[in-house]
Amino acid sequence: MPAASALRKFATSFSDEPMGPLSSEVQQLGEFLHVPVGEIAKFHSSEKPLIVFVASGAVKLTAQVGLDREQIIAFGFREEMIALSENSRVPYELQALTACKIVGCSLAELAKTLTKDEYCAERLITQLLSALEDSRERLVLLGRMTAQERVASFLLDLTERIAAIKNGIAVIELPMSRREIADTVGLTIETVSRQLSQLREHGILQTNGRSELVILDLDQLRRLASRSK
Amino acid sequence: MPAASALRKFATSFSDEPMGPLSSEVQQLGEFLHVPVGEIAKFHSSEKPLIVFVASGAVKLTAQVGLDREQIIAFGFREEMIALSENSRVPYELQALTACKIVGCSLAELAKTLTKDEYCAERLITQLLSALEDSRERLVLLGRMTAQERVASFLLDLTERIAAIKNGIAVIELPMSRREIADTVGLTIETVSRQLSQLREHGILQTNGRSELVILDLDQLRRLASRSK
DNA sequence: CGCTTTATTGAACCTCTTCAATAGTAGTGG
DNA sequence: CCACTACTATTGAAGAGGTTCAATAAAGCG
Repeated sequence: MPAASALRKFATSFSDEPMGPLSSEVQQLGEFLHVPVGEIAKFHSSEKPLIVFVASGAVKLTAQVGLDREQIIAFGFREEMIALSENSRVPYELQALTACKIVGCSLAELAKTLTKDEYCAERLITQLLSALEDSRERLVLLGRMTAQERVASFLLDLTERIAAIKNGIAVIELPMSRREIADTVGLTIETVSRQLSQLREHGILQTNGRSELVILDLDQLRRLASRSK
Repeated sequence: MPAASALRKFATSFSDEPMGPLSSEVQQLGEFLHVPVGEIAKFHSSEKPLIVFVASGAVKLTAQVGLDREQIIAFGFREEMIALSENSRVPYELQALTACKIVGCSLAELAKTLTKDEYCAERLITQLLSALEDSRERLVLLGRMTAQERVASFLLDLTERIAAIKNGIAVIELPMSRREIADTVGLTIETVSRQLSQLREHGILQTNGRSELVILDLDQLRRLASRSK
């Protein structure tokens, strides 16, 4: 059964195991899309996708609230999965931060194989739980953290997910604007900017241009992220 | 297969279908607990539960952050399910707001039957998605709403979930304190109190004692909940 | 190289918090 | 059943953190 083995491969990436370049098999499992920068991902299948695998590039999942305000729900970076949830009052959008390749897989597609493959079933659940966990951690951030803690936490998260380690120090190539950072941590771009400046002044990080961040003092950053008062 | 049919019954409550009094079958499926007011639910099974069904009473799921600050992640009321997520940095607690009966079911227990019962599989996923959706909607609330919008949204949510309709108007018997409301919507108890007073002054609701709320103008409340500026 | 967009910085303002005092509620024992 | 007590909620005034508005600086792009 080729489909099942493809799903298994697909499922491998549900959790922490690394996955190589996207195989043609995996591409066939769900709907494959190539999304240019700034574009909103539109899947054409009858059923909306439940899980999206980001093969390359970066995407943001946003909730449109009111006319001008948007809240970023989650980011999906290279080789990460992002869970959608379509039965909602708020309209969601999946938008490309950089040109990216993504695969969307619907609940129906997944459920079919779910009953046949216990491994896949657990992986899918693991993935949903991980999305749930992410979201709940962000509740704490948005509900109970100061601006400094928010920005520090955000940077730590990015460090773990997309930082390149050069000569022992973490370098982050930001795929998002200040506005998008602000919309993620529930602040204004001005406050985000001020917090970054402060971190720069304290020698915790360096900036090159608007998108390169060099984290100089990771320990200090961790300290700021959790309890500063 | 009695276990599978019990799970099916259990699973029925995953979504929107109503479920009668807790059958003995369902009790056997997971670990059954009777938790007194204020106590923290402690399951004794080797595997931590993934899904908890609240047969009666009300519980809160909290994340402990720092020494004094707590963030309420979710409430579980009578006949609702609440999804846990244990693989986390933050310590979570499930605490009884009122004396309650709950059933905890672990991933392993669920996964076993998952492969055998497609219906159950979809239900479980639906439940996890619903928890995810809840959490994401609260991200918007905490990230982008004013105090007034937060309190109004909170009350609307409660109205849909636990309000008793008496003579055409909604009456809410609050199972939580002002502190718990504050910890849910990311405000202080003082601000929550002030917002309630304001709603009272505007004739939108009435209060009797500290726990009874009578919603007089639901439309107005809805208006305040989404876009007030 | 100039133009547009995005980011940074400054100052005034506002919302929510903090601190403090009062009022109300519920629980206990006489 | 009422008084006493402890806790919870409400209200007020001052303060702080973050927002808003405005101006400047820096990046990126044609």
